[in-house]
Amino acid sequence: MNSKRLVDRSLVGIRVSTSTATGQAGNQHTGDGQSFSRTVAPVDCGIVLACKHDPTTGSFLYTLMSEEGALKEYPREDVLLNGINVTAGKEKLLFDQTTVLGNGAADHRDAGPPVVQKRSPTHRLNMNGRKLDDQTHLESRGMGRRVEESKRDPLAASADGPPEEGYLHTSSHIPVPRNRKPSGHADKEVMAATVLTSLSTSPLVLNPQSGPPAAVPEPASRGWKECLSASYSSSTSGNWSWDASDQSVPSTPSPPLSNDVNKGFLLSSQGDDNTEETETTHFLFEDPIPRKRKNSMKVMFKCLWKNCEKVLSTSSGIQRHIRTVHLGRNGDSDYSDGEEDFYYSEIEVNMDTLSEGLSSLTPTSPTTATSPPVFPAPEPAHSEPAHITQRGPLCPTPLSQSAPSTLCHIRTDHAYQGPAAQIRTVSIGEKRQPLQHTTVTKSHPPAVLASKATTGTRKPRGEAKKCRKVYGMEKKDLWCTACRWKKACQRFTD
DNA sequence: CTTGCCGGGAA
DNA sequence: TTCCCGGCAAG
Repeated sequence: MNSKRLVDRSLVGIRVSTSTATGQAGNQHTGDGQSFSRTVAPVDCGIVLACKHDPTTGSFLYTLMSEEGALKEYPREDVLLNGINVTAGKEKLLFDQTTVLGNGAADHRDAGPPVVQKRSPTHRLNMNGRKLDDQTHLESRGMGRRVEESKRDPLAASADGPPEEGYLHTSSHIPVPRNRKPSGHADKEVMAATVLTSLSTSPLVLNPQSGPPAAVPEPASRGWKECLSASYSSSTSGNWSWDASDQSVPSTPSPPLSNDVNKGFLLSSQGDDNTEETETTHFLFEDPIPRKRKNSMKVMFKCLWKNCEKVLSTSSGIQRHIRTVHLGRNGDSDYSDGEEDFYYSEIEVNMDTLSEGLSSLTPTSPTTATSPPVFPAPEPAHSEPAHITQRGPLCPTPLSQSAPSTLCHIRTDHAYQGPAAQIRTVSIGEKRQPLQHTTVTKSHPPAVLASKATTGTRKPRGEAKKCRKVYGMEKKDLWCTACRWKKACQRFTD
């Protein structure tokens, strides 16, 4: 049960960049801090939606949402915060968060006593990260996090100055790790890391009275200890991946992926959880503003269990889901030791921008829940009604236009296959442009009809003007070859 | 009637 | 293959 700790949400909600470059900023700890300042060129940017641990590879996968709302997964090593690999940065965080964050990012706000843990790393990181777009900013907190809290402007919340009391008092109970007896440097590391990881969700630790990371409040859940010891050895190796599978932690089960569990999950996820799923679907796609937030932001709870991308609208729902489906606890028991908290992530979603992306994220279909590529590029065609219903109204919106490639994928490979000689005179080009456009945009429905009709005799006459009409007989040399040969026009297809 | 293009044939 | 055209069917 303790491998549930292998979920890192400390970066959730933070804007990061990524580098696809391999081997540059891996989680190899050089031991001299060198890795901390290593930077790589950011390639892509996005907000961390979630992080999940893949026990099979032993690595973390961060789910990033790009500006366009597209969801992608990146290995932890590829995630850069201010150009710094988060893996490295995190290690540094263990020792001196403030210093670290200023490091590389050259952030001024980190002047001040090297006191750590006064606020959530999430917020801290926000400070150093690029400006968070309020529209797309996602936050993640543990269960019990309140809506009120999430209403706060994330930037304001992370602004300089004393820790926000309001912020601190808003969150409710989160189990906090017991202060494990330090048995060495590395142990502290782990401890600190653990705390940091939980900071974004653990308001108790945010409290200034909590002191430095090592002085974590006592009331701990057993899982913490287990996790700490479990991750100890991997941490000593300098690998801050909380890797449960690669070494040293045979005793740590990897609940997310035992086959049995998986099977059980798949079954149950389609069975007892159907209600919740429909609820989710409904919530996502039909009710635009149930928990109204500025900019139609919505708080969702996403299950981080491997291969389970379940997203529910309520924390209780997701807890129940985790408890029953993943933890195998009695479904009707309300007992919760809070462990479920580690299995889900609260995500804030701008429904306008994200709905499409989340549709792929929402495991409303068995395929989605089963297939490892958790966030495949949304593939518009054939989907279940849920997708269709939400896609329909969405496509015409300006937002979706901003990301046509993922949201409303309109065929762009139109059949303008005429010979290269097409670009001849400007006048003709101008003439052709609008026509082409029309052809493209309405190419799909007729195509479907056409395929149907082809089975019959003749292909129904296309609506688009063909070369003959466009250029006229007098410019027959401008026609596409097909037209010239009295064949189906290749230039202006339907 | 015009237009698109299938089917078939010639080069 | 490439090119051409008779002829059909849709509009």
